[in-house]
Amino acid sequence: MRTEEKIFEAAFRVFQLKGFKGARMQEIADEAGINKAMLHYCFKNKELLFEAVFMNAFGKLAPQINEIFKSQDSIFEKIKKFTDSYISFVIDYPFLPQFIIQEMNNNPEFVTKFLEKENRPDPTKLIHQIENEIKLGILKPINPKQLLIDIFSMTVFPFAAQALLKGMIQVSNEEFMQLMEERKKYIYEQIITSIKK
Amino acid sequence: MRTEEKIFEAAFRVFQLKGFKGARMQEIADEAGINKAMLHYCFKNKELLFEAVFMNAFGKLAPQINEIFKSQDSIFEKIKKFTDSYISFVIDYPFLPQFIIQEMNNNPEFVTKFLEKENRPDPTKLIHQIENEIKLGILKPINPKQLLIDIFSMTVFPFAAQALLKGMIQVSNEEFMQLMEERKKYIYEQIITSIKK
DNA sequence: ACATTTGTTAACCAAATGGTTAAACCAAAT
DNA sequence: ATTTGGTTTAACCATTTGGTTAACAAATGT
Repeated sequence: MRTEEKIFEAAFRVFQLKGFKGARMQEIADEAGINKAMLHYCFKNKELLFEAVFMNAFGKLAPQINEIFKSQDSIFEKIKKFTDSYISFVIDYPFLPQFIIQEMNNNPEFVTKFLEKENRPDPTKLIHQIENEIKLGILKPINPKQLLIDIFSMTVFPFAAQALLKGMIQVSNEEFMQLMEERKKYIYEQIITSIKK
Repeated sequence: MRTEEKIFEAAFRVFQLKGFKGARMQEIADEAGINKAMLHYCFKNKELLFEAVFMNAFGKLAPQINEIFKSQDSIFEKIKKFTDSYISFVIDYPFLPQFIIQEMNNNPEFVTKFLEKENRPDPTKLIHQIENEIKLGILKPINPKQLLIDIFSMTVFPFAAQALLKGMIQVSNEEFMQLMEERKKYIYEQIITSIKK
């Protein structure tokens, strides 16, 4: 179904840029190069179209996150893999993080709705692992949740707050992406240094 | 002007929660306990009301940020003061960061508009200072911009991605705020450990 | 060949929404 | 007491917006 895809991709772009409330069905139709009625023919209504887009967006990110939560690697290895693969991925979808965060904040019910899914990112195993490696004396005694927050903060924030950051530290889009490229390795080194005993 | 304040505070709450596009003038009027026409009497239109709120919001945060950019302290001291005072402040306005980031992303023109102000946060001095302390051998050789991004990421992200984080690591609002309280000291220690030579 | 389902459109509709108007209210000045 | 100025409201208006309808075209099955 060619048309359905065109709509979906148009919706993906528009929703990502304008958010749910800001997006206009007409704009999505124009972007897809079809009549507005087609939107409702293919995707009942705005909510459902948005939900499809949002779940797809989250579905793209979840595997990246789950990797770090589920794999058998050591903490160090996990952090290395995560920062690298997450940033690599997000460089290709630079507006995904802010989109997901924004809509989660604006529609808190999404959070619960999403946590009901089976493959939801669940950090409990990782947290146990951290606690264990602390006991073993591999890591300094820190709050595992804080470390988790660190990892996400360092990787996700620059993309989520892109506009503000670019403006504040005065870098072009190219320089910014260059910084992010450099950041893959950088984050890993910083975090390891700060938690290794 | 009692009414004007009531409107402003109502708008502050509603805009923060729903964003510019999501906020309804009627809702702001209800929240302020006045007639919708009063909004337009006091603040011409939605854009102007929003701009007042947004600039005020940013105006509250800017001093916190400028402190770290302008003071004469050492890097270590700056980071300590910043994380502590920023988080303390934001605990009282937990939705400010996401609000500012969201609207900056949705209205990129705000960024340029804001960068024109005189008291805009300007990190060049801090960056020079970092470069200098690296030369002096106090800090490891790192990219100063990365360090800057780290500091913001670690402090701001948890608030900006509040809904997602709370859901993912499964903490109540109280536990979350407790984590943030703990985080004031934690961030400082982590960063120092990772950059001190 | 023909009927039926599927895809597509232009025109239309009702509700929501930002914004306006004209009248009422009310305190202070005259 | 009356005027006058700002303040407040109810009712109204124009536009936008999500959504529908009915007609039409294009496949698709028989």
